[in-house]
Amino acid sequence: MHVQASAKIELPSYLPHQSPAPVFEGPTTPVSFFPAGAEIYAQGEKAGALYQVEFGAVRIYRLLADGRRQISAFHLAGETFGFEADATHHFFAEAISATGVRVFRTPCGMDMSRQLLPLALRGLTRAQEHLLVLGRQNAIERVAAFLVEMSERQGGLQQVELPMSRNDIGDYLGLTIETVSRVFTRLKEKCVIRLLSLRSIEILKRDTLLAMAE
Amino acid sequence: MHVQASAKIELPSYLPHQSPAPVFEGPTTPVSFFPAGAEIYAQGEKAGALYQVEFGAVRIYRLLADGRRQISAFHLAGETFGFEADATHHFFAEAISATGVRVFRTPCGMDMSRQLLPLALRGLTRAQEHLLVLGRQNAIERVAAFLVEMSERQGGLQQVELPMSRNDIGDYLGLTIETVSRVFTRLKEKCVIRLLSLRSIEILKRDTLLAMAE
DNA sequence: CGTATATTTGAGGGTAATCAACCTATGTGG
DNA sequence: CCACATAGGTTGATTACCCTCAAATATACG
Repeated sequence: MHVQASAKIELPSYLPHQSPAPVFEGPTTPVSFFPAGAEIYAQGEKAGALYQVEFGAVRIYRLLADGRRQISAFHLAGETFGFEADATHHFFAEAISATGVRVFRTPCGMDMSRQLLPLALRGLTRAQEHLLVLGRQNAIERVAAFLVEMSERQGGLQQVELPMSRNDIGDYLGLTIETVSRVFTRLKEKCVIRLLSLRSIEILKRDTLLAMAE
Repeated sequence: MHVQASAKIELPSYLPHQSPAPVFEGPTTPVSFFPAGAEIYAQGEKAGALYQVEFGAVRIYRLLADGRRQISAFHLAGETFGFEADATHHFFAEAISATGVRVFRTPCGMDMSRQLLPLALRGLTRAQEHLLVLGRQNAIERVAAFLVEMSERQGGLQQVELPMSRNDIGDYLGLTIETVSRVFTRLKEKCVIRLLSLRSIEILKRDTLLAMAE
């Protein structure tokens, strides 16, 4: 549900000047269904296909030998994921909730660069911005940044749906679930947010939240 | 000095099957020189050009309002940087030491997707792997991972040149310079590394270092 | 050789992790 | 409909790691 501003977005000259939100054409691929927690692909597997979220949500993550997990990205409805620099997946992809995914197996020899580059660049920017959060922000700032990000990705509405668990949020922000929970409590106490349910929050003071996220 | 394995690298079908290390053709652009610390571009500036490091090294970073800095990437000789998802730079780029940079202003209308996608994907993978370091690894693991990364990017040799200061390393790893310095000392005490000079280390126990980096 | 900068080392404190207990939703079967 | 089980979430006490502040040492440079 990525709201694309209707205003023209200026692009660097090396990008193709066409539809900014590429839609993959060709014979309509059937939508694969993944129940909550199901693996879409695993690290080390052969890569090649592209995936577009139809509904639900996906987490992309990596594991350390001792089980520590870092979620590098969440993908919501409409977003594309699965591209890799070589023929091997370097990350795991799992359905967070019941999720429908359209799988595109690009025919060999077909060049998808024009469609993929903008997506790859957006992913790169997002990852680099996330580096700032993980490297230099404290717990409150991280959670605030996360809530702002999720809100903006859902159209900037007051009410934000969080399809992922506190555990997922922690592993995305480099925090433990206890710390995430404590920060949520503090934000509630300060009346910055309100919990409609466990997975649904309302932003009461957007400005404060933005200031917290720096 | 990125050593490209001569063995064929398998690529996903959506990537163009041609030279894996794209070289930009056309009229040879002159090399711009930047002394140590000079700004190559700033956040908020208009983007559009591409940059290839001829010699020296470059840091890409972002700042928080209070001055905290996160370096998202270092670029060494031979590497390309500067591409953005839209017409604005989201990061700063500075020369670390005396640096030569070839600037490519792609003619308007020209589509560089085929050449850029592999670079963007490699950058994306690198950024995502760095997220794991910042989100889930402790100080020793971070420094070990950094040294391994720098070693591999310089051909896997024992001797590794570190063109950047401790400050830069800290801002890349999400640590303070004091912590970086202390970890270096500990690694020296354990005879895992040896300092040939401040900016040049020798890896004595690669296996131990790899194990530390997980 | 002297100054400025970078790095190392030391002492103390704060933030978030860890360990542990409790609470709350959700779902199942009686 | 309620009792219960279970997973997910919250709260509390303590600890550990890294940051901050401060000083000493090493290195680079005019």
